[in-house]
Amino acid sequence: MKRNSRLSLALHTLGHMARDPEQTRKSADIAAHAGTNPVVVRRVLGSLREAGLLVSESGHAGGWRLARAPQQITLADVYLALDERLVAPQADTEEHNCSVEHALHARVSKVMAEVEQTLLAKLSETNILAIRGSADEGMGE
Amino acid sequence: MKRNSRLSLALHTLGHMARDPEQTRKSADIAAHAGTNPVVVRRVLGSLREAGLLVSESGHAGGWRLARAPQQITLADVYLALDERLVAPQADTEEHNCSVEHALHARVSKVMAEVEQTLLAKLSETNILAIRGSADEGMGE
DNA sequence: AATACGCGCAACTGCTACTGTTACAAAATA
DNA sequence: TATTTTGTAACAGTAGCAGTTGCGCGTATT
Repeated sequence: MKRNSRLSLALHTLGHMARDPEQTRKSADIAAHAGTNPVVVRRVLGSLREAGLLVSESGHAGGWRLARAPQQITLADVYLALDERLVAPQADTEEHNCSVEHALHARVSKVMAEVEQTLLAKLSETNILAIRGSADEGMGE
Repeated sequence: MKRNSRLSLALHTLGHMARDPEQTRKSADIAAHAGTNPVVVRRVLGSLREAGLLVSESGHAGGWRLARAPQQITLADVYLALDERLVAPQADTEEHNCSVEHALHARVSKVMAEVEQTLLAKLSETNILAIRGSADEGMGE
């Protein structure tokens, strides 16, 4: 994967957390399960913490935990927390030299904005309990 | 831009072509107008030719032309011709080791497929006449 | 036939973004 | 105090893409 690796890692981890919200997990264990590096895990989960989805603690009994009930965390929350946007939107500081560019930008950005809203609406319909799987394996649960 | 540069170049060029479908344009002129390189133009427009949207000819009076009426070329045609996909979809040859990954992939890919369809539907509603601008400037028209 | 013109294509060079890795400081606990 | 775990900065490796150069091929002009 390329663009979705952060999102995948985040959702995968949240899926496991949704099973056992009380358990505190350390980044090393999460990384081992996901086949990546603890620092990468901290980077990604750090974004989720900034968005208020997770809490982290240092020290002996430290690690990562859900900041609220799994029912109250949707896929849209995660998507927004990671700043993933389908259409690279923001600061469109480009000069539109000719009228074709004007018309083009107007049409395309309108469509993209609508699609982005559609995506967010669909992602909002699913919370992370829905992706917690069923069997009992993984990360010591 | 990053991911949209090919799409922008393609649509920009088609917008101009929609104004004067008879005129044949050479890649050097198109590149000069778009602020890029003739080879880049040929690469991008080459994809549109493979999709049957454009024709190109060598030699003295050679260059690029629309393969059919501008009313019959929609933004969706261009999007598909360039193989742009919102969700990197195709060969999903990844091992889904745990049930969370299963559930996650199922949910996310379903949402993404639906959004992709939404996008294509919206893009299909606009043909390249709509992005041809209005004023008379650019590329010698 | 010879020449000029424009596309087709391959190869190479930066540039950018991202993941992975190492190293170290800060916080919390035994 | 010593240990554990996060937080963060710095750097290497990788992949994708735009840009560039060079050359071959087809086509129109002369």
